[in-house]
Amino acid sequence: MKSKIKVGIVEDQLLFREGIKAILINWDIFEIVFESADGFSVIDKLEKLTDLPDILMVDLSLPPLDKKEYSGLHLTIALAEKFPEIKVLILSVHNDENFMAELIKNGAHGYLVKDCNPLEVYQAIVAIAEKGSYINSRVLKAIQDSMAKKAKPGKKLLTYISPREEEVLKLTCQQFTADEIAEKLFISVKTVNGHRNNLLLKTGSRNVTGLVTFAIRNNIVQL
Amino acid sequence: MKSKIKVGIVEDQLLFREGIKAILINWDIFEIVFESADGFSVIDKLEKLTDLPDILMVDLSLPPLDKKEYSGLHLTIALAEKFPEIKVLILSVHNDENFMAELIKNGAHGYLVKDCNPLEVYQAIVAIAEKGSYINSRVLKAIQDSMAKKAKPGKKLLTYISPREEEVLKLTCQQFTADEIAEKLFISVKTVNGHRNNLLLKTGSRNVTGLVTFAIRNNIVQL
DNA sequence: ACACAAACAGGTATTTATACCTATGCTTTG
DNA sequence: CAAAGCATAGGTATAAATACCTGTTTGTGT
Repeated sequence: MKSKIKVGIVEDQLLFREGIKAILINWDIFEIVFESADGFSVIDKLEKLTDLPDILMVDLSLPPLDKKEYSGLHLTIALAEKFPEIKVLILSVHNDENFMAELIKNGAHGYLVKDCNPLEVYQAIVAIAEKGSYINSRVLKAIQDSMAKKAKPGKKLLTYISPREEEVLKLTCQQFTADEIAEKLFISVKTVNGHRNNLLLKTGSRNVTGLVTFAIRNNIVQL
Repeated sequence: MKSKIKVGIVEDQLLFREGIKAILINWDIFEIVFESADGFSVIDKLEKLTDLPDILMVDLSLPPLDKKEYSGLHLTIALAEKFPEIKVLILSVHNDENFMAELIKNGAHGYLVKDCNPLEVYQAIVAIAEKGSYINSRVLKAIQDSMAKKAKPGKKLLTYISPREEEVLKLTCQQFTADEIAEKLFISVKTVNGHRNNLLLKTGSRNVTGLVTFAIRNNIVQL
């Protein structure tokens, strides 16, 4: 008999975490060796662990602790660096195509939307354990689309939001005008508008309302 | 021995639904007699059911089917009318105080935030079954605050968004300008701006970004 | 029948946001 | 070193949103 697949779960919503555990228990090939309610402490906790998980299921929309940035994407990047042997399976409520590709590019081995069924969870984990990755057709398409965008030389591709742009975006979502943001960041209004224009381009939005939904979707701001 | 508490679950995310079921199974006083992935069909399904649930757990953020409006709030109102004997326990990811009060006012018997722990789920269901309601301190405070707002005579209270305002709000969130909304709704731009002004007042927002977050928070639009 | 709120429409004025440009100093990366 | 992206700042225009008003019609509830 093969040894069990060691699974870790990083998910802030306790109810959901318990739910996943309860589902995984149905198959006795899984063993839950690690749990965390936030992304912030995961690396530290893993370093103290002797029995590392083979696969870590990570919620994309982890809440930020204090002012620290620690979304599922940040954690994925950190894991790829410090624990490359651990495979990352992303769990997300959203269905953002750009973000799927972004995550896979940054070291995630699979992407599951939270409205999938338990069987798909099973399949995803087994596929990652055996073949190293689980890419369903939807995610595959997202990656291809993302590639296609980059292939086009003319169109400025979304290299994703720069730190400064993210600051402007956050303040914009908090109902601050460009003038107020300029004051807060000690920069010119022109610069703020420049950042906003770049944001509109990068996110493909027409106006600030698009920026707000983008920010919420991608967990740049929390509700 | 007392008879089991019959529980129904209305939740679109299968994984979460399975999770809740898995948790409830831990206590043998619960019996799951009903399940639905959408709010739209719940009333119909219940009418065909002989063994009605005592308590229905309803996800607040149910996705709308087609153009039909069927959020947790709509379902709660419909249930209160057609099946007043079924107690409604709301499950929500958000923590919006106004919405809590609104739901309780419209017939919900309890409100649980999704990041609560399994024990609280147990307590909530048992409390509703035995005492008819489960109001924790946070929800209680929300109701009190909501009451307090209404007590103030001067301040225009949020009588909540009128249907037309909601239409304008939705289109605004979809990045349409006032002109475009006017065209779509066959009304004057002036009227659209009037609705927008009212929305700003009612929601206490400074600009459209505030409207978008309000709409998302209150599930008027989905992500 | 009256009060009230919603939906509608209009006006004026100001403030913000957006669309296009250019341009420079500074990193990072190939 | 060259190329690229970032952050900065500026200009010129127009489009859009917001802050104030006034008013009519219609339907609903008391």
